[in-house]
Amino acid sequence: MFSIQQISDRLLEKDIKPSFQRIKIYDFLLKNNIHPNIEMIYNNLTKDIPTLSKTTIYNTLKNFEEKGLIISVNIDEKEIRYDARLITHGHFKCVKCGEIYDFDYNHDKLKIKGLPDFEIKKTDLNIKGVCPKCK
Amino acid sequence: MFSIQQISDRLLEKDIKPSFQRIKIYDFLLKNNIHPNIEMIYNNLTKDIPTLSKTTIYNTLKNFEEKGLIISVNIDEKEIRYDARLITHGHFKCVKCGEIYDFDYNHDKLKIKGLPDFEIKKTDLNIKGVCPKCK
DNA sequence: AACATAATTGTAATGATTACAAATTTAAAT
DNA sequence: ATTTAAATTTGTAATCATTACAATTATGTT
Ligand SMILES: [Mn+2]
Ligand SMILES: [Mn+2]
Ligand SMILES: [Zn+2]
Ligand SMILES: [Zn+2]
Repeated sequence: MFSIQQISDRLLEKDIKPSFQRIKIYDFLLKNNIHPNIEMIYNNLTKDIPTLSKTTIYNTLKNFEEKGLIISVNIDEKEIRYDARLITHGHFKCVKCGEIYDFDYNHDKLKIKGLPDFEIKKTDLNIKGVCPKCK
Repeated sequence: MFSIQQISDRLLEKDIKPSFQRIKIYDFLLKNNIHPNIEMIYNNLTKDIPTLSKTTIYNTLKNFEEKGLIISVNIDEKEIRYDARLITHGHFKCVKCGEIYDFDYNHDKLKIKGLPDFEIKKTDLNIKGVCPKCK
């Protein structure tokens, strides 16, 4: 899927030194498109890295986002979820099972009115509802 | 602006008994389109209602949202903001001053792809950036 | 090796939200 | 009007994600 070399290179592209923990965390995000929260990342990686600290995950993800390597998804009021998929897309959260789904939308046709002279840094389209599995 | 009678009626329309606290909280949201958090509401209303409890505000806002009287705005990772404006609109949060601005967009032209059989309950368009005042 | 710098870790603090039970208010019944 | 029941409000304690901070460990350089 993704070699350690590939992952290291992508980290370096964003001026992030490819430490063992950073590689593992980014690798997890790339391989699991589940928009995990800190807990999910921790529980999965702690098998391989028993010494891993949650603080490291928090710091790493903040660093990743600042450098533009990943995005944070704030569709959940309770916790921040993370996503390594950088192509513009929206997020759907099922209020029953809590799962977060990706979806595409016609972002190029989106017309924002009334924000002249506003500098836009991030646009999020978040939808809540019930997924087919839960209906 | 809004008479107590008008506010009571709108609460009753949504099957919410117009208690003194509920009227005051809804009145505050109607008169102050600032997307306040709990703290802002508490600090403002506690002048008039010294006995007001934050728990009441939490319960009331949850009740309001469930009944469809207001919406919650989750653009802020830290806290929930509240809005009595029910017309479809987006929210812009300035990352410098923290202020949240309303904006309109062509919601009717928005095409969601890849969510067949998903039941949509709430659509949020959230933008982050820097407002003119902070540039 | 000795030193400086960066990264990681563990623990404590923060702060918004929720749980819960007691107190108060409101409405209904007698 | 008094009593009773139900709804609402309140205060306090608990929860839980996130952050602050200092100590430890790893990495790189002379
Ligand atoms: Mn995604
Ligand atoms: Mn608004
Ligand atoms: Zn579901
Ligand atoms: Zn601003």
